[in-house]
This record gives sequence, structure tokens and C-alpha cells, in this order.
Amino acid sequence: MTALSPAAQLERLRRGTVEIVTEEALLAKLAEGRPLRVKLGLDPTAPDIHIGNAIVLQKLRQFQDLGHEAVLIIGDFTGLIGDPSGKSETRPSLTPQEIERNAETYRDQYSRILDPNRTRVAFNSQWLGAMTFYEVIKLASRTTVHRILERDDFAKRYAERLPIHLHELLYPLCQAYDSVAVQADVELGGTDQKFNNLMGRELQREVGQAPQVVVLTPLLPGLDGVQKMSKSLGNAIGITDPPNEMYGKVMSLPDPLMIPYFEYCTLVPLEEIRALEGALGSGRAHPRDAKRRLAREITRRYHDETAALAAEAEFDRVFGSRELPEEIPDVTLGRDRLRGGRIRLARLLVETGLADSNTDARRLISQGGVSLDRARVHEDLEVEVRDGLLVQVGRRRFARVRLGE
RNA sequence: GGGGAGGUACCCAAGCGGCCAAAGGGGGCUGACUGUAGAUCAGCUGGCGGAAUGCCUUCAGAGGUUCGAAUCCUCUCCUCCCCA
Repeated sequence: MTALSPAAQLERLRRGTVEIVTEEALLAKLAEGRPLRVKLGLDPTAPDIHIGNAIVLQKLRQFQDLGHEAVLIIGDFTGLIGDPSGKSETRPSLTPQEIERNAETYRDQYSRILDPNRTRVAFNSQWLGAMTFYEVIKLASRTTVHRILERDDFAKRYAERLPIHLHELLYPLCQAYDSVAVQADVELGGTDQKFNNLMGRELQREVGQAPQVVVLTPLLPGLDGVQKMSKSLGNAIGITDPPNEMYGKVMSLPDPLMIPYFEYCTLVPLEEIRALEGALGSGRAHPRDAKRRLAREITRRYHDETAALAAEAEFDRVFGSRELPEEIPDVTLGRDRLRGGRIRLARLLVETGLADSNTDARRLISQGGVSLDRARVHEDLEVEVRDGLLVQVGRRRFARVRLGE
């Protein structure tokens, strides 16, 4: 256990959270002087962590560093039933083999942030799948429809007369039951999990357990600046993204997102962030420079200083002075694709994967987005292909042609 | 069980017999400019085709009416509302 006093621990844990229900309760639990069991529920889909869900994982890591115990709950059972969010598609059912295989993947992925030696991974099918229908009904009797409909996404869908499937109403209960099953002292989650986590408190109280403390972390807006970061929305920065991509994605953030990103995704001291915010507001700081720093900080956090600086240099080269990137992917082109060493340009773009279809390729050409060996080509003509030909689409997609057999 | 309203491209949403590959918005892509892949402005945004008033696929699914259907009819699946 840490030598830190309960108050000092609370002080640390509070940072970067939106709400703790309640701080008094957390303080009391910390004062018990035992390792607390901190629960975090995760989606059962393939784990691809982005810097948004990394926020809550980092909070969990902090608990670990203070000597507490992390329990990751993979919602394989809840995920198997269907879709709780209403928006996304019904999830594909996972076979037991897939679940088994995922167990390893989860450990591997999450150990990038968590301390693997202090992390327990559990699948909720273990207890939820074992329940009899009788037990399910008994569980359901612990709450009321009105209570469940208070959850804002249900309330909203109800008001808008959008479909709400019966089993979706059971989701909060399932998740709450997870807390009962592992006897959680604390449950972490994004602010969108507030209702479910609070339900855990209530259910624990119902069955005679001490109610868990709920710690809520902010949801990070995605690259579009509107929706929350999510891999499926294509607005995410993955923590395993290569440095160049990570740096570039940060640079593409809308300006107003810089401050929240500094706050949630970097270790820059709060006072410094406030100062920067003020400087930006008064025009004393240049937004581009602030964003460069942000991109460096984030890239450094998931890679290292060297990689961050290299990514910055690369970014300046390609987008600032519009020079060639350091590495250009080779694309092998079979000689059988050529006619007398030549090929129609649109075909070449498709063959090299720079365009989705012939029509797409033509579109790009006519819009002036295509260059061969740095020279713009405006017409879809037959072009001479030699080994090493540089094909470019837009500012950031390159391919070096390698002639194969 | 009865009655009513709906299911349109990546998303939202118009269209309600030909002028519909299908308005508009979002998203995406390209260009200009710049402070970056930010902001702004402009263009593009099913596929095949050198091109065409050309061909193919698409308006929940399957049939049908018609010279011609996203648009009309029948059945099926799905959603919402009202009544029971």
C-alpha cells in the first residue's frame, strides 16, 4: 500500500474526473487502509484503445499505483445479447472460442496503460450466463420501469418514439449486477455511464453490500469536434497509431478542442494550461504553435520524445514545405498490367490503391489532385511507367511504383 | 386482434408514374488560400466507360401493373402511434 494519506490519495484521484459519488464515501473507503477493488467495464468488441478511452484507463492505473486492485470486466455477455446504445448496429455474437482468444488480446492491449500484475480480467458471461430465468426475473423486480426510463438516452428515445427493445432496459441491471458479482468498492466510467454505475450502487445496497463509489471521467470529443471519440465513427486517435499519424491527427483538431485535449490527454500542469488558454484568447499565443505542442505532448506520451520530434519534422516537411515524406510505401505493379510500358492513369491509381474505383480516380484527376513524379496530371491519359515512379494523390497519399513480374 | 403512419445513398432527410443515380444538410474527398490534415471559400461525392441523349447496380424484401416505378397494386419482414 501507498504511504499516502487518504486525503492525499483523494486529492490525486480527483484530478481529471468530472464527478465522484461521493467524495466522502471514497475518503471513508480509502481510510480503511485496504486495497480497494476498482471495477471498469469494457466493450466486448475487439479492443482498440484510443486516447479517449485511455483517460479512464489512466485513472484506473492511478488507483493501481496507489496500491489498489483493478478488475476489468469484459462485457461479453451483455455484448452478446445485442445493442445497448440504440445507435450502433447489433453486435455480432461471440463464440466461446473467440471470447477465449480475446482474453489474451485484452491483457496485451490494456497492459500498455495498466499494471498487468495488478489487473484482473473477468468476463461477465461467467455470472450473467449462469443465471436462471427465475433469477433474472427476481433481479428485474429490484427496480421499476420508470426508474430505468430516467436514463437520458432511454428518456430521449422514449420521447421521440424511437424503438427501445425490452432487453435494453435490462442493461443497466446487468451492469449493476457485475458490481455485485465482483463486490466492487469503486466503479470507474465515462460520464455516459453515470446511470448504469449508480444503478450498481443501488443494487449493491439492495443485496446488502456496501455501495460502490462512482468515479466519472470526461468523454473526449473526437477529431470532428462534435461526436465523442469512437473507432467506429472514424474520429479516433488510437494509442497504437504510429507517431506520424498520431501527430498529424492531433494537428487536424479543430482549434477549440486544444484546451480540453491538453487537459485530458497530456501531463502538462493545469496552471500552465490555463496560462496557455489565456494567451490564446488574447492573441498572444499562436494557435498553430499551441497545437504543435499538443501534438508533441500526446505523441510523446504514447511513443517517446524522439518519435514525437521526428513526427513533427516529418509533418513540417510534408505539410509545411510540401516536400516528400521520409517513407513512401512501395506498391508492386505487375508488368502484365502494362501495355508497352504504359497504363491509363486512372487504372494506375486503382492498381496502386490510391483510388477506390475508376470513377473515383477520374474524379481525382480532373480535380487536379494527382501528380506523377511531382508533376500534376490533369487528364486521364496513358502514362509511361518506370520502376520508382512516384504517384501522389492529394497532399498526403503517396506510392512508389515497383515493377513486378 | 383492429386502425393509422413509416422503412430512400455512409448518416439525417426531400421526392410520390417519365425531366431520378435521386433535392437539401452532415460527413468524406479535391482545389484555392493559409497558421496545420485547423478556419474560410469553391468543386466533387454509385459503378463501367476515352466519350455519349450509352450501359449496369441502388430507394426494406419478393412478385405484379405499365412503353416506363423510389413513386401504383399484392404479399412478406421491420419500426412508430392509437384502440383492445
